[in-house]
Amino acid sequence: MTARPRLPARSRSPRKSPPKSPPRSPPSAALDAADRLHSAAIHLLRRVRREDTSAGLSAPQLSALSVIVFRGSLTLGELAHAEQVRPPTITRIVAALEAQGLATSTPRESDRRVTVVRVTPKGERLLEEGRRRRVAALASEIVTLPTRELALLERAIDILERLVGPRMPHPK
Amino acid sequence: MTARPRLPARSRSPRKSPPKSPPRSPPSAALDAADRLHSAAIHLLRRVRREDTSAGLSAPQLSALSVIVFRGSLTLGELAHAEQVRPPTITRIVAALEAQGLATSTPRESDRRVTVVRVTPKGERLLEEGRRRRVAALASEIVTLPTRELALLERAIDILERLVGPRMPHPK
DNA sequence: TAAGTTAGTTAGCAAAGCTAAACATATTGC
DNA sequence: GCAATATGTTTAGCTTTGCTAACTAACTTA
Repeated sequence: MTARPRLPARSRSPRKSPPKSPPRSPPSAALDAADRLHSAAIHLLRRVRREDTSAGLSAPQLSALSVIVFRGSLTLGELAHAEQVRPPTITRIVAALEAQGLATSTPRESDRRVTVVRVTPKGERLLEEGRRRRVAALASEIVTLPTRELALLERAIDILERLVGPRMPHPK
Repeated sequence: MTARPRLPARSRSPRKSPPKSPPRSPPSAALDAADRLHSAAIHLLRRVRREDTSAGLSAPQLSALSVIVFRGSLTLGELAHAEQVRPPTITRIVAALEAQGLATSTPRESDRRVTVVRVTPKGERLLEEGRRRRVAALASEIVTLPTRELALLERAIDILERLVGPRMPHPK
């Protein structure tokens, strides 16, 4: 029983159009979109996290590895910025990748304060395979979408990527 | 210096179309979309988490509260299912909401094993305000989108919502 | 060469997720 | 009517990710 008729439920809060009175509605549509997007992102990640276990790579690790591969090589600071996390966090993520032999980090010759991170062949291999396995469940659902919806979703993702990261060399 | 010309970078891994040789490309587009969506979701959440602090509600708490308000009242099990998390997790989230006076949970008369969760007036109030504040940063960026893109994004979100939850009272 | 700046690391904390095992309350079979 | 089983939630305890604050190492500058 997933959602029975249920009680009085006096509070049919507006998930979509707020039938409220508040005259203040500057970016109303944007707020609503942001809210739903936020919610969808939470659920999407929880969903993906479940199907996990395959590659042995956690979502943050996978994401970081993907950036490392994409950029070829970058410093910890750059990676932290790209991933939008604080230095301590990226230190730990990279340490985990290194421990698994997927990346290497070495001090830069010219300035030994900075640490340059690179992917290893093994990491590159695993990214190609693992990434796919990881999102397989999600992909298997996306694949059921009618062509038009898939196209629309793809365009929306382009927008999302622009919106959501300080990030990534807009792969166009 | 955010991304200088950088080194040789032999590994321009395919973030979009794999210029690879592998003839295997069953749901190639879907896999790619899933991958990018996954990545975007990670970044979106990290982004939102930062702007936090305002409402004092964490993302999971906010999400759960939103479902509680939407449904009027439900059991912990139903909420766990809607939120796609395990019972212990929802127990803790609801306990946090209760501690803040945003929700109540009481055993059901007819079957005291189940716990019925409801929102409090305070919770309802805070949801309306807090939710908005929370996603404000994201919304402020969405608001800069040209009308057409916003429309497109909205339609994509509809698709996403369908895709991503077993859940949610398909608000249609 | 001392003072300041910059890049990362260490320490320590909190939140969110999980599994396994324990409880508490129904329900059923005898 | 009571033992056995089933179901819904909680407790215990672990892991991962994220953060801030404080520290160290390495460069820069005066």
